[in-house]
Amino acid sequence: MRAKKPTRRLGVENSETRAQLIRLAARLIRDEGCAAVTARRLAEDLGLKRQIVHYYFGTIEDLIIAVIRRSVGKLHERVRQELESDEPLRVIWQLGNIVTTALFEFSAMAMRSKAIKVEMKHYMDEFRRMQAQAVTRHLELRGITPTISPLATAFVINSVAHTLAVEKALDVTEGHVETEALMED
Amino acid sequence: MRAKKPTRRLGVENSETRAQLIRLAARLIRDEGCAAVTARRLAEDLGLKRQIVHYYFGTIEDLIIAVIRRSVGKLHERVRQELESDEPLRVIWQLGNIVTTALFEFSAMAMRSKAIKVEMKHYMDEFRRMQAQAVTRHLELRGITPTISPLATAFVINSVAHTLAVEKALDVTEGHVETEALMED
DNA sequence: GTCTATACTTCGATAGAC
DNA sequence: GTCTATCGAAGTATAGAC
Repeated sequence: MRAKKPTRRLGVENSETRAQLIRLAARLIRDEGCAAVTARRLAEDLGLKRQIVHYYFGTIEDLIIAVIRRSVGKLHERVRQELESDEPLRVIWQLGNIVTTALFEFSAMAMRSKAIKVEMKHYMDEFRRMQAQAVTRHLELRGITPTISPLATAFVINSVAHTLAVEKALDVTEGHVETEALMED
Repeated sequence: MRAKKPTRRLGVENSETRAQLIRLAARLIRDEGCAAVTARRLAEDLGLKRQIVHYYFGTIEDLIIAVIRRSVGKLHERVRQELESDEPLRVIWQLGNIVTTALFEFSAMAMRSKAIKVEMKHYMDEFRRMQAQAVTRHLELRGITPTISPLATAFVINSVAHTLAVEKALDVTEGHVETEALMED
């Protein structure tokens, strides 16, 4: 996509305005969905003109990818720290509830953009491996020999937490009480 | 939304063109995502002008809701039949893999539209109850006394099946083999 | 039932001035 | 670094002719 004419000017990576655009875009994706992320909306919320977005990012897709890198990078660091707690299983369970909205939107965008799909795949694979590691640690802490794959355990816990959160956002609650009770094993 | 001026003409419900528009929209949502559903695209694929869409539906949102009603209605009927098989658990497991893409897109739209959210909630609640019924029947067929809530069981199976399918669409496969093996219990 | 014509909005993007 | 100016494309929607 980005290999046509290098005549175009682009802002530097460590600009403050650039960072503000990324932060604002992340917030918009979380609160209003990816459709809210337009050059106009972003720039005017910062008191600037919409062309500034193309100065820093070239295309909107480039901006989205920058948002994903930042969001996932922050999450990654946070998970890494929290998994050192005494209850790593509970940590991955609660995490599934927190970042759901943004993750859902990222996934929706990845469905239709090859570049975003590649970006997301990389992080999701790694995230799952970290979760599996947490499961292993949980069992070791309690002296239990694992009977089922830690990867599968991580998958199921994360999947259920994620689905619960998405459905709550859609006001769907049928079976939630029962499922939440079940997961407290 | 729809209570301003009743001066506008609208096509009849049993029109063939109207049915074609709904079918085409359903296919577009499944194959290319909700962003592909525009009046222009729909009409021109049928060899008509884009204004025809507004003659039959007024707004695009009305069209989407018609698509949801039709899709879910068909699914509902299918599930009702298949759950009478000898392996109802396997049926709901496989079902999660099939309708995922459309369901994902509907959910994304529901996140940003009150009317669509209401429509989806209704069907998802009912769908879950049907699944729970399948779980109950599965256990009865085998003379097992349920130790965990059928609703929760249905939720977990459906959630994992759905997540697996979404991730496959995103080329994410970490832990899938392990999870699929686990679910074959 | 479908068309033409039209209005209005918003989008992404580029070139060049200051 | 941010602006003005401008482009072309696409979107939803309405009114009225045939």
